[in-house]
Amino acid sequence: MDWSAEAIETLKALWAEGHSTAEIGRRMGVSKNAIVGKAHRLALPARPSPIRRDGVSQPITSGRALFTPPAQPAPQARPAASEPVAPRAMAAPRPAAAPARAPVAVAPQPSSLRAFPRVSSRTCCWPIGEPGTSGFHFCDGGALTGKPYCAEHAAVAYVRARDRREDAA
DNA sequence: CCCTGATTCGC
DNA sequence: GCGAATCAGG
Repeated sequence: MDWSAEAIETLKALWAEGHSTAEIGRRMGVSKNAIVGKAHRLALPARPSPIRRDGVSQPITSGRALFTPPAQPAPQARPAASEPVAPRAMAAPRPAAAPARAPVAVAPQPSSLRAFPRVSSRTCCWPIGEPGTSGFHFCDGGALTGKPYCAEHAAVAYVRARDRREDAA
C-alpha cells in the first residue's frame, strides 16, 4: 500500500466516520490488517474493541507464529481499557459530525419528534470536507423521507456489507 | 462460520 | 514502516 498523504487522509476520514477496519480496507483496496496497522501507527483513536487484552494471562506465543526465546525486558503493565467511547451500534453508519446543522429550536416541545431538526427539515446531513476546517459543510440536498441523507449520499451510506463495491465514495 | 479490532514481529 | 498471522471476543 502506498500510504500517500491522500491515502492517509482517506483512511482518517473513513476511520472518523466509524467504518470498520475491514470495510475501510475494502474501500481502499487493502487488507483490514493494513488499515488496523496503519491506524495504530498513526495513533488514530481506537474504537471499541471486542476483545480486551489485559495484563492477565498471555500463554500465547504471541501474535505471529515463531519460536523466538522470550527475552522479556519490559513487562509494561497496562492500565487496561478506558474511554467507553461512542457506541457505533447505529442502524446505519453515520458520518462523523452529523448534527451541528440547523440547530433551530431544540427547546423541549410536547412532540418529541419536533425536537430533531433532521426529521422535519429534510436536508441531507452528509458532511463534505474535513470537519473543523473552513471548507467543511453539509450536503444541502433534500433528504429522502425517513432518511438523513439525500438519495446520492444515502446510496453511499447504506451499502450492504456483502454488496459493497470499491466505488460509491 | 461470519464478523470485529489489537498485537506481534519478520520483512 | 508495513502488514500477515494470530489472538480474542461477539
